[in-house]
Amino acid sequence: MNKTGYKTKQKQELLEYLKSCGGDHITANDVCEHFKECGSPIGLTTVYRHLERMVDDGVVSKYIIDANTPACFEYISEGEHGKDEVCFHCKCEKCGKLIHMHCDELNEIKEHLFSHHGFNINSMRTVFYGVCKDCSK
Amino acid sequence: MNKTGYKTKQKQELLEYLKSCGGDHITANDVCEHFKECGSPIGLTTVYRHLERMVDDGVVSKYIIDANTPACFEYISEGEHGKDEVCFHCKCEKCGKLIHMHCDELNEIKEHLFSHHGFNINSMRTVFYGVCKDCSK
DNA sequence: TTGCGTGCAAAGGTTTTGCATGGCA
DNA sequence: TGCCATGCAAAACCTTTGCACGCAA
Repeated sequence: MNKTGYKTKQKQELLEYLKSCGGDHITANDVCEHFKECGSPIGLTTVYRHLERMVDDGVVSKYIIDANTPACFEYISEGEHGKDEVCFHCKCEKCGKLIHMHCDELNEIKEHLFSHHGFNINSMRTVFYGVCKDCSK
Repeated sequence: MNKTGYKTKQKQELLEYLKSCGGDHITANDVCEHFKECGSPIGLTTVYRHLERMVDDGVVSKYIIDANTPACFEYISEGEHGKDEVCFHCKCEKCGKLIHMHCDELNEIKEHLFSHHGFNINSMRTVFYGVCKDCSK
């Protein structure tokens, strides 16, 4: 959790924009395009660097859909930063919908993986891929 | 499930090799290197094309670890073709190790997600990120 | 003033495509 | 013979790196 660093215009604008996107998943390129249209462009490199840091800081989640699909990013709402409470994400492979899932049962998975397998899961980065309710009809 | 196509030398050798690798995860490049060393090289393009088809046919699983890491492939043993794969994967964020996990408890996750959340998880594509036993010491 | 932040250009690496040749049926 | 398979080279693509310049503290 390294949240140090200078407070730059780009950094603030980027964070603001991510927040405004709510639960939407957007790519680095989307971000870049947005600021280009806004008239205050931010370099793609800078976008990538900030997003990477934010992911490390647990402020943003990163989702990799496929090798030839750009990675998606999503701002994590205030109350959930760095908390122990597990929030898993489910990504629908068909419609692309991203589902936030709070569930005690899923918390047990975390517990089980740790106590029985010694694996300390990072729920911030882990995404369950599959087909959602609506799409499996 | 389109298993038609000509029976070529490359196709047969590739399938044979994949089977011989058991549960190991190998990349398209690994496959290519193997055949180069064997003295009967297969073009990387051909490897990709066959692997892609095999994934579509449900004979091979494809795992995407990260955007900048080559995709891993794994032959699915005879009895499990077309079945819902029950093997989850854990990726250590520190050492990069990929751990195969066969576990009944994890199967229950799949069941739970489906019955309580209507989400049909694709365990072939889902990877748990976190820190492994050795690295958390 | 110090050292991080920025962004262009270029590199890096995986996967796909174009196209001419070769092989199966 | 007809059509698919093969594989080289090149393209396409996302992401990272090098480097010089700019800006926060």
